[in-house]
Amino acid sequence: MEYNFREIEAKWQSYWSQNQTFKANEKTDKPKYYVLDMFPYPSGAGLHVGHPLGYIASDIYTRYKRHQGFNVLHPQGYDSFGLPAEQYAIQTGQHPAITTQTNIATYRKQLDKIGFSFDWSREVRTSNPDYYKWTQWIFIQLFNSWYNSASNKAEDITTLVAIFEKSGNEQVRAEAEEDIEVFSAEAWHAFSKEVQETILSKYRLTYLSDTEVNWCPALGTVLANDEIVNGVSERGGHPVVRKKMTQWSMRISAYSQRLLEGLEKIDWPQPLKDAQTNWIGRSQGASVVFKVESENSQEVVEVFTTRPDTIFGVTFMTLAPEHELVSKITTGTQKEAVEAYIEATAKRSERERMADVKTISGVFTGAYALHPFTGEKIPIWIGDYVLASYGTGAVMAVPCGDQRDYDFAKHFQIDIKNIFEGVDISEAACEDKTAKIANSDFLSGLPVKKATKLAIYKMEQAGFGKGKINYRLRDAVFSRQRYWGEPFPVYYKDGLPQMIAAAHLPIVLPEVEKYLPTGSGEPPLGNADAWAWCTETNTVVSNEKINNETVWPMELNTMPGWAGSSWYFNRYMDPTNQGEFVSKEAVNYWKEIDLYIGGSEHATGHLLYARFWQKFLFDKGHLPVDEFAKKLINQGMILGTSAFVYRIGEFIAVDTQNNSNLWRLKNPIFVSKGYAWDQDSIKKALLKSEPKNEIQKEDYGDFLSEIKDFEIRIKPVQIHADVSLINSSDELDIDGFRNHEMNKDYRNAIFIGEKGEIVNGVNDTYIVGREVEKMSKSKYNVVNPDTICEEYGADSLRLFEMFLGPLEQAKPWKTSGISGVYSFLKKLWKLYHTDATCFVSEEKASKEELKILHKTIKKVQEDIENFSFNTSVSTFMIAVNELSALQCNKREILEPLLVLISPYAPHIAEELWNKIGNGESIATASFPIFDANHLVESSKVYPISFNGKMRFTLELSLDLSKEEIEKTVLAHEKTQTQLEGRTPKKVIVVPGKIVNIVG
RNA sequence: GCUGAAGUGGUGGAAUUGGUAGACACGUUGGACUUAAAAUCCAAUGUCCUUUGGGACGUACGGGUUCAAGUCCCGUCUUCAGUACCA
Repeated sequence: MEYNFREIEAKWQSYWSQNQTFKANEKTDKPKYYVLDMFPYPSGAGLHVGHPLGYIASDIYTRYKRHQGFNVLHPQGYDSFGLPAEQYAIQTGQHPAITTQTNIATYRKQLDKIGFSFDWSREVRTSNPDYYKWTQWIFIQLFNSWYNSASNKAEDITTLVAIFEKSGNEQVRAEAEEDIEVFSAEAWHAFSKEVQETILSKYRLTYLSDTEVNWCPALGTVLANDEIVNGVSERGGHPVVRKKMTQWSMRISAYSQRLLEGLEKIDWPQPLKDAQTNWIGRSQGASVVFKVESENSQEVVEVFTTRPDTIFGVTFMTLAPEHELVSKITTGTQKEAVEAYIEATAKRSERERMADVKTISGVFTGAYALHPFTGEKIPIWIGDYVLASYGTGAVMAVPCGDQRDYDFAKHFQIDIKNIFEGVDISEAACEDKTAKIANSDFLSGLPVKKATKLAIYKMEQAGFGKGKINYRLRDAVFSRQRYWGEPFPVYYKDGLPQMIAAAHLPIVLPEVEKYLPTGSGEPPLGNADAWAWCTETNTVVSNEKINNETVWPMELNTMPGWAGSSWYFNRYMDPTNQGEFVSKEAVNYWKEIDLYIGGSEHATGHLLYARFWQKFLFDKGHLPVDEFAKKLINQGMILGTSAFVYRIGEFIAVDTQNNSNLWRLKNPIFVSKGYAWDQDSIKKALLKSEPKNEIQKEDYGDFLSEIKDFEIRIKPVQIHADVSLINSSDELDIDGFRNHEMNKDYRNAIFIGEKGEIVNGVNDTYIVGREVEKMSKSKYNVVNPDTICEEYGADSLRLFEMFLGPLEQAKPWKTSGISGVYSFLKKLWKLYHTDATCFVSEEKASKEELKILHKTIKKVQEDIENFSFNTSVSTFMIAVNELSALQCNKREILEPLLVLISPYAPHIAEELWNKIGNGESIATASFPIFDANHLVESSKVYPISFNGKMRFTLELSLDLSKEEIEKTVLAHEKTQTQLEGRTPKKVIVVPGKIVNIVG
């Protein structure tokens, strides 16, 4: 009987779904385990083979854990709000809900074909009102909370108001805005409602503020930094401008320290932790206040420095051009120059400014600050190397200790004062942290650490500075001028935001005529006819009824993509709960994700925001743990092979030392007179001055052989070619093609003719080269899992994706390799069949057979626990090859073998399991137990090496002692041949491992 | 620049605590079966030298530690990813 994967896979997929085989249930004695994939955004393009990689890995682990006796929660859902559906809606008028629905259906169909063991009864969709009701609810909780530094957690805003009413804000320690003025209880009571609300918003964990944003007029929305490439929008290439807008922000900065500390207790990849650590950017130092020299004003410049110990080295100060003080302190004579400079820098985009690090620019304001210790006059400059968005937007410049200050000082001929003992600073600043401080009054002679401590102490005593920890992490902008997102549960009363009570949620996204901004530039929700809040009926009503007494305008922005994904993992625990976002009971049972698998591109986005919300909800007593995922694994990207078409003949040799502007290819190919060469061969030929016949030195000019380091580049005439189109030719298989005329390194090159036709052989005009890059529709290098399932089956796809290489690593996809795992499955199938029928014998297994089984159990179990899925696939292959050679058909061996394989290839495992007489699904079987007794050996084939080099092997009994082994080996004739009569100096014997003879 | 990861055959990749480098596959070559193809099976396959037996070299490069190094240490180079004037 044939291995008919189509029939088998369809059969078991419907069996699992009908029997709800993978439904998780809290009512059990089994220990819990929660495995989660980052849920997908259902794009119109559907899945490509890169997407399921992580899902396959997590599915294997899930199935393994079930075999181990765990109650496993393994759900899946969709991150279904987002820009692509909205863009599509703008172009076609199709409602994004419909597009989303269609895309989800496609995704589900594709996912089902691969045989995942998801508990679909728990599916969530972020765009579903039943779901985003709770996203809105969490937003309200954040609005109604502040961060109390004294208790080190978020608390209800009412506790803050109570303190204000009783004693004002002098005693309050909070993670809040920095510029809050001190007021008494009396003052608080005297404030108007508006003023009170303005003050409270400086404490709330989500708040409205005027934020400078990247505004893209053509798209009518704010863009995140990573959505902008070279100053234009990534999508469409439209210009982007800086613009101030009133936006909701999330006070994630309040959690900086805890987000940092939390990393220590979670098992996440180090690179990812490092990325978050850098993103949070904690730096310890001091804030120092410098008085501005002035007759009548009291202006001060506050700076942050990590090196307060270098305070006596300050010879000037630099402010960011945007610093608010600039206009106030600039003197009359310098006014013109300063204004011109500010105008010039404003014209340059932030990108340009960042890209151009080398150009030093700045201008003197004419004003001076006074050194807080010496009272010396310090010139105040402005310069764009100082960023307005970091620290205070001003620095105390210590040119002898900071290279940027040093360069600036040299450029403008400002004094450089050396405060380091015995260090030469004529060429560069001294950034060595072991240098002793000198020339610095009371700090002289001290090492950095002590000097820093003392400097801070003195500053605090004198009252112009204090120790401070600064974080790079900024509050996150939470408003988007888009349609397809969660609406805010907010209306505006007298200009002040009001939360709609939780009882009235969800606030459902209104229908609009068009999905673009309104004529007056309001977000798309401005197009809705019914988008006003009636406080009498507590319902959304028509805009016409707005009377500013009982009916009020609602918020027009929507929430960003990361809102829904910041807590979805908790919803899976209790997905249909109408009264709570998750019940206490469910969350106390499942607690957190035990294993989370997804891409590393979310390091500083989703994974940081989700940790923030988790900590917040934990603080408020809604969750039992403050980290949402114990262990996280980043699966590597599967890359596609793109075809590029190059014009041949147009090549150039480039001296790589001096050139970087020309087009650049990773694997340039050179073709001449019917031969294809890679650049290494050309280099070798030319540099050795031994050009082979086919290459004529004069073709390239003599200069080539003189340049030591050069590249040969071919100008591309077309960027991406559609591989499938090239593939469609029956004559050629890209992977298998070989032109005997060519250098064998380029067997993969194929050629296409002038009209685009494929030419078997070398064509004078074009050559197709290949490069490995990200899989994407626009690059014509996408491989669809459906076609793989159709042709080889889901089990083959699953095995192959794992077989490609280590899970975490990026790896190129090559469909041709799948035949290996496919024929493995056929071999496996054959192992359970005698002639045409499935048959297992009840005979006792031989020692040899048991050994094969148990070494396989051991290896596979270790591999799964180490997430080394690629190596267990080869272990299966070895086992099946060996058992086939023995013609093993014993149940004692073949039955446990199926359980080992079932996490990887569940369909074939179910089918054979069933055929050899098991009624229940293999998912309920327990994992075979490894018995070391079966692996006990009586002898070992020793490698015998001489001076560390293996020369021959010798089988010896493991009972032999060291001395006996040494004697036997030395007596061996081959040993004598190797020694050639010499006496060995030393013989190393490691019993059970190796023998090494030093001679 | 900084941070992190990684450099092993024609290709993807194996190699426990240092102990037979290249497992398992792909591809390629030769063979069997077949009218033919597909499928399947068998054999060979790191490079170089050698009539055979066999030998020399080999894990980016240069050193070092060790009886023994892909693995440990020092230095250099390259690639990829993230981040970027962070005071």
